[in-house]
Amino acid sequence: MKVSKEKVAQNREALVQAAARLFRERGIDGVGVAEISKQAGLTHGALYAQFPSKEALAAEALADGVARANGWMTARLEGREPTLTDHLDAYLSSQHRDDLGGGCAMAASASEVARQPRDVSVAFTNGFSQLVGIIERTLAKSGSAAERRQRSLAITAAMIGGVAAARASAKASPALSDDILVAMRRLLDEVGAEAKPRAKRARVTRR
Amino acid sequence: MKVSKEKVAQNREALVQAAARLFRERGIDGVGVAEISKQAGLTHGALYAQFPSKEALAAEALADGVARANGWMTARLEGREPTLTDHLDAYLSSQHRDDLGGGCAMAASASEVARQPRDVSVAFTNGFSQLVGIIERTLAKSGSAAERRQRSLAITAAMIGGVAAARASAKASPALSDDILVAMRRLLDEVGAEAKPRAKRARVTRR
DNA sequence: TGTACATCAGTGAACGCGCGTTCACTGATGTAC
DNA sequence: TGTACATCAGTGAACGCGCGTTCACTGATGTAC
Repeated sequence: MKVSKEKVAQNREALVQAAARLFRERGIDGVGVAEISKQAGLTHGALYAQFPSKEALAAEALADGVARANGWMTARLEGREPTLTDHLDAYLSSQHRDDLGGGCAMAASASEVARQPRDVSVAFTNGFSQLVGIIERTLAKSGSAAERRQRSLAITAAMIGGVAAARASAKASPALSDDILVAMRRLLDEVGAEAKPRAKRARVTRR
Repeated sequence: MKVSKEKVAQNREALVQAAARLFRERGIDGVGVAEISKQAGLTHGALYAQFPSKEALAAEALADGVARANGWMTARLEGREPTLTDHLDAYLSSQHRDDLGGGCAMAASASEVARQPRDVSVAFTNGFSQLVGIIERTLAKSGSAAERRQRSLAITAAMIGGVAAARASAKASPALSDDILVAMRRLLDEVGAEAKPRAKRARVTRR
């Protein structure tokens, strides 16, 4: 039966949300359209009324998942200006590592995206650039803009790599997994502090 | 028919090699046992004479792929002692990024391994620890052993993240992808130089 | 060394299953008059 | 405002297909005598 415009929008949103979470948890190839539709309270036919293919849904789900994670990074500390350390503590936390379904879509899917079609890569790239901007805003305004961007690019990719490596080693060695998170937090903290003009780099004592 | 011991070992090796390459190129869920067997010059039944399941083959293929990549990192410069810069230039190169099938299995599969069973995670962890050791050997002997290990852990995860992020963005924005590699190479180079005792950190001019 | 035979890697047909996608149909919505 | 009807999101059966795995069988290898 036909359905109100409002309901249509709700259903589409439910499909995207369900897909985003399931793709993060089990990978794009690891979940079927039947399960996504079911979790959104619909049948698979409804999915094809909204999206031309599973791949199109994947692109939209990744875009949504990435925007949501980035929004959380910035909204979390409303009021005060977030520092790089704030972002590192949140992103490179064991909570984030252990929350595959609820966490950043880039960390959950980085190596998979390389094998997906262009539009999925576009969604990744947009989210990545956005996170680079968030990191860049926390760096002191020393050096040229190009240097700051370059540094932010590397820090962002390192954050993603830190979470991905911590997750990949978690089942085999929880201790190594924790160590990776701690080591990456400390390294990037130093790197960020370094960007500050002439400030004597403090010995980082964070656990 | 029965087959000589030598031939059995050859066939097993061919299966592992074919699986390792295909898994890197298309993901574990993206390739079937039929194609792996065919590429090894066998039928899928032969695969099950050697391995109890596709998953067991995946674990062995990852272990092999990781060991091979690490071997290449060290063997490449036989004779002289490799520096951190040598490793960074090789690992964070556009050639490595563009050679999904032939490159490092950890960069190709990092985010996928998180969803695989324990034995796959074990293979990742072994390879990761090995690469950490390779990196650690290039760092100056300043600071405590624990500090050097921590730094190597972070550098290794960052290298993997750099290649994974560069690959994920390559289809959408080749320029961004290149920038990520350059930025990560420069950042980690600085980080490595820093570890040297009291040496004034040189401005890094590598392209 | 020569012969008889047990072993077992490899073959290829077959298994049930879930995949992504299509399609005839339904019926409440939203529009035209 | 009330009525007639076109629209189209959603349903659920059906499609062909390739998946991972099993199994009866083959026949050269390697062993026991």
